[in-house]
Amino acid sequence: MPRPSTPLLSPDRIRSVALAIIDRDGLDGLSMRKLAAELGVQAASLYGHVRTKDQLLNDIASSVLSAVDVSGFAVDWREGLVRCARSYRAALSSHPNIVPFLAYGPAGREESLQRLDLLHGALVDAGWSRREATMIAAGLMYIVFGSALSSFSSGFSADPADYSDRYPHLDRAHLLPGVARELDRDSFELALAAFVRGL
Amino acid sequence: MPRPSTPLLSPDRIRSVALAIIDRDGLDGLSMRKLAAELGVQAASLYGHVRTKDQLLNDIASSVLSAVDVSGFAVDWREGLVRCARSYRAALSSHPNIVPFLAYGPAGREESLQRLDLLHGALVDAGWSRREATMIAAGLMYIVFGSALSSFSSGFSADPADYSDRYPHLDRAHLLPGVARELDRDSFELALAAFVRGL
DNA sequence: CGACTAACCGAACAGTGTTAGGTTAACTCA
DNA sequence: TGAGTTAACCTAACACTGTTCGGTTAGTCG
Repeated sequence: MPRPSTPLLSPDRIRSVALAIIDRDGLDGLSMRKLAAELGVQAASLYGHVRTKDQLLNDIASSVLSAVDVSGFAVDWREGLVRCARSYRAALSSHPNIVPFLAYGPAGREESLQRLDLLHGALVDAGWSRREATMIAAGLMYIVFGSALSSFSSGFSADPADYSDRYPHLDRAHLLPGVARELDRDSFELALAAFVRGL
Repeated sequence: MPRPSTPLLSPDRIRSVALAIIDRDGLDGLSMRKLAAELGVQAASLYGHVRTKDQLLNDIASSVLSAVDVSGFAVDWREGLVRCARSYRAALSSHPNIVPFLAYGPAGREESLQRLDLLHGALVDAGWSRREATMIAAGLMYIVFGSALSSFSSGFSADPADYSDRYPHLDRAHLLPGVARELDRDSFELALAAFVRGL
């Protein structure tokens, strides 16, 4: 069909449907043709609104990460670190399937750098050296990204019953879906608390 | 050509050439046709020795991770954690291009689980509860995997000069390749030390 | 009313992982 | 030694992928 009376596509709509597909079918489950089909359109039409698939994924990633909260540094640098890490993790774990994409880097996304810059500045203001500030910020990111992708709930997708025989120390109870998610959160909190306390 | 006098292919040779390609051209740079070509063979021939590309990548990942050292727990659980984390990171950063693949999970690789089980057992023997042991092990993995993929050296691949104007706090010097790698290591050591100390 | 542009489509290109079926050398065993 | 089987490779194809080119038409502006 030719040009429709009201446009079917917009960058926002494309991004949101694409994110929904990623959430539902995983990162590999997103193809331009499938995305187009779900928008009621042919694949080629997308390229009038989106430069490339990679760019689309970058935009989606940026929008997901825009929920990160760096306001806590007004209170205290420890509070700032904790709050930033928590909101970062929350953002990632609400769309876990896009995390593998972030792993590809470059992490040089505009907004990520702005946040990093802000975090860095706050640490320097609190008395850390520039170098220390960089390392602390990096360490925080390690815990956030690490927890987002090497999580138990996504890691042990197979049947828990298979495990307990071969790995005596791994308690079967740890691998039940509900428990695993809670364990993920608690592990993150423990790592975060230990890290901040150990500084 | 038909069956050659001496076989051209073996799982070991395939894995090693595939890993070399990944190291050289990145994870996306590995295709079955390219791998076959580099082995002097057609793509279809690989499937006599390898079940699927994903399986091949899993095998490669396992072999990379087989260098992880869990012997330190004989000394002391803190020493065990540190040594395990260091060797884990060393293994990953000697083949950084395969790390994004690990991000896809499931982390349920045989040898990973064996190591995790061993680590878990050692922590329990040292007096931690099963639950705590699981969370500590998870936290350690967070730092290891986080440092392997959200690293500075791979993250800021673009021209450092672009950054310093827009992000006043991010020191340009941090982004020079040599400095970045050292900074990665130091950040990892700081995070690891802070985490273990904070437990 | 005419020109122009914006928005979509059909078809194609080069590339991907993977499979089916064919060919022939090497091995096994009488 | 000779027949039969198997192992190791091949060619060709399938169903995908991201992306581009050239068309077709509805809406908009002068």
